[in-house]
Amino acid sequence: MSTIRDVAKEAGVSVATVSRIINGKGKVKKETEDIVKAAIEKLSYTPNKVAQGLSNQRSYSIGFVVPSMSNPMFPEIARGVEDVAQANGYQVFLCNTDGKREKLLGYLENFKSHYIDGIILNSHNVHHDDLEQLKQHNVPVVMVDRVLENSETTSIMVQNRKGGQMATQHLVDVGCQYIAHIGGLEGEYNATQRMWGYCDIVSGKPWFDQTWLGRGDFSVDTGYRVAKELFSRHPEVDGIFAGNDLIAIGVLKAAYEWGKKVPEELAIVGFDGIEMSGLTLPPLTTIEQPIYEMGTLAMTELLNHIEKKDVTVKRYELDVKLIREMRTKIDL
Amino acid sequence: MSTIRDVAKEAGVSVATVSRIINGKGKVKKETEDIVKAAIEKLSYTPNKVAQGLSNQRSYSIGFVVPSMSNPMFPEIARGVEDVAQANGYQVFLCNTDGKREKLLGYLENFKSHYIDGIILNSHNVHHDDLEQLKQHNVPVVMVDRVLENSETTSIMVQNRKGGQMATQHLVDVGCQYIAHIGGLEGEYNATQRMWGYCDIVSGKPWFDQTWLGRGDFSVDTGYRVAKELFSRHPEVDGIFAGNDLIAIGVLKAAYEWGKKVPEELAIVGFDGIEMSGLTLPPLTTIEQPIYEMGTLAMTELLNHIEKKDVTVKRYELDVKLIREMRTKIDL
DNA sequence: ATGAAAGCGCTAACAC
DNA sequence: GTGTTAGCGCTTTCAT
Repeated sequence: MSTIRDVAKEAGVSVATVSRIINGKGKVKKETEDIVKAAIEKLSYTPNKVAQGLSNQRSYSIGFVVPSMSNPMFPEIARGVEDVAQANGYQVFLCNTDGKREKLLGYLENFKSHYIDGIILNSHNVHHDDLEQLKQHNVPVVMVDRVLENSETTSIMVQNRKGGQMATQHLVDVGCQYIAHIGGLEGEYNATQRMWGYCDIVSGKPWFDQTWLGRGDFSVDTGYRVAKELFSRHPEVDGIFAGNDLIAIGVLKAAYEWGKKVPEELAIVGFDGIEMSGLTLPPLTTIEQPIYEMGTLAMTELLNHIEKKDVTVKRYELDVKLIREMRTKIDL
Repeated sequence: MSTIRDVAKEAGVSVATVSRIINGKGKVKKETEDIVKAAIEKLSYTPNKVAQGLSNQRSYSIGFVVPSMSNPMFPEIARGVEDVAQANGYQVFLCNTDGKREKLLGYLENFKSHYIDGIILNSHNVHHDDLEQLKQHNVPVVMVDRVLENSETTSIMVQNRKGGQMATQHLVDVGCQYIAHIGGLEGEYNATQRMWGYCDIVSGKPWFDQTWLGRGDFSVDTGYRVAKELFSRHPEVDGIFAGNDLIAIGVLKAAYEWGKKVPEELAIVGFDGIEMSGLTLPPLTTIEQPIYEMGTLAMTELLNHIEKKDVTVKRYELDVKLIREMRTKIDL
């Protein structure tokens, strides 16, 4: 690896001049610029990022923290983040916390000692204190698919409540009489909003009470387990709004084993629109979120903060869309 | 952020002493060590990784290059890599090439200027020249789930050919008469080995010829598309060995639409054992690879090379296992 | 317009 | 045992 000094020597100028040319800062005579560029070419020189980082107190890299990789949502968001990052000369550290707060803390610590320029967060283990600390260290943060209420942090969300309503209303529209919901964990904003959306539609119904509400984490296993409980508690159930697609897949599996025909005897609506939800038999009706775009938007916003182009705190609520109707009223 | 100098001042010693203590090198009196540790504690000091990197010409981070994130194999391998990395104080740069050589080259370039300590590669875009260059730069490389033939690089593979044989033999065992194979791309070692495994079993059969062989990339779409072609070309097909689970899922979908009952009329065997393959209806029979372990092993080997504990080039061929038989001979 | 030199935070040879 | 100091490769004031 050749260094800036080698280039300077080769071109017969000082390192300062070379540095100016690399960074396009300061004035340099066109003539010397050409000479230097030729030298750079000749030595196939690339600036050392680590040294640049030390000098600039920044790294041109950002951290993207996700709670898991087994939900395909995250790889897809990550693609969005990376595409924008790469186009702007940034590297992405993809960090998987496996849902453990200690891992999150480890990453956060690591970020500091790496001059990380910014962080995109999606972890329910984040506390207000963490964000406060990050703010103190001047590290911009954007949350994606997750918010911490009352925190001054830009967040990229979708219309979870409206999505929940749409899903549930769709079940009503296709003729379901008894509609249950299997949602995510108690404290999670997304999960709760979606549940409220469900409640908005069914709370007036005479049959409705708490026993139509199931909860668990956003996993296939939850869907499978809770659906079975539900089938034995309420054999009359004929529609389920699942809090996400993984749950919906679990429900589908449970229905199959229970001998309930989908969608004829049991209609299911998921949430997310992950690729896998279209590959089941039958393909799942679901509320599609703009997953990839959430990633690109998050990174774009983060860049705005890092480069101080726009440091206002925003809360996005992106549109969602019902896709792949399994069944229409006509089928009945 | 406090620096090593701050700690030195606080403890009334020199920076060298602090450095020694941080790195556990050289001799220090137990007494001064305690004082320094107290100072470190008090200032909540963490060594600056960037500065360490510049000084040591290394970064304690490694790159893991994957061709895609939509095959759940990779997130799972990545988990294995990360767990071992983290346990040993290394950071992992997860890099997705999206199957594009230019992206791969970009990452490789980036690695150099980041003092990356080692690289785990899985990209069919890697050429011999790339490995040669890396070797010249003294960057250890381990390939996972992929090899470059005649290259002196440690690689972690599974028994692809044997797996192919097992899959195909299983189809024979459960009574299939006409067994097709839908495999991966021409140049891919894995795909080819699995295909040969298939050929090992069927090449003697009177009905067998090239028309029972389909190819495409390792995706659901390939499985779906090629299976349909196959159904119209050979309506008598009653067993398909898919080159990987994604293809198998595509086949399943095609079979469903074509009205072929699985597994009664068409038996399917996949390859990989990704979680998704167990969630289909019916769950797919498949050749399970130790995915997570491939990750841990790759990282362990890479560490051996980085830390020069063991620099011999090895070629692992891990065992595979047939799981989730859909159907047994008895069913017939 | 260009160069000299200090400094980013840390490590390691060398001196005591 | 411990301290001094010269780098690691780059950026950036401050001169010129």
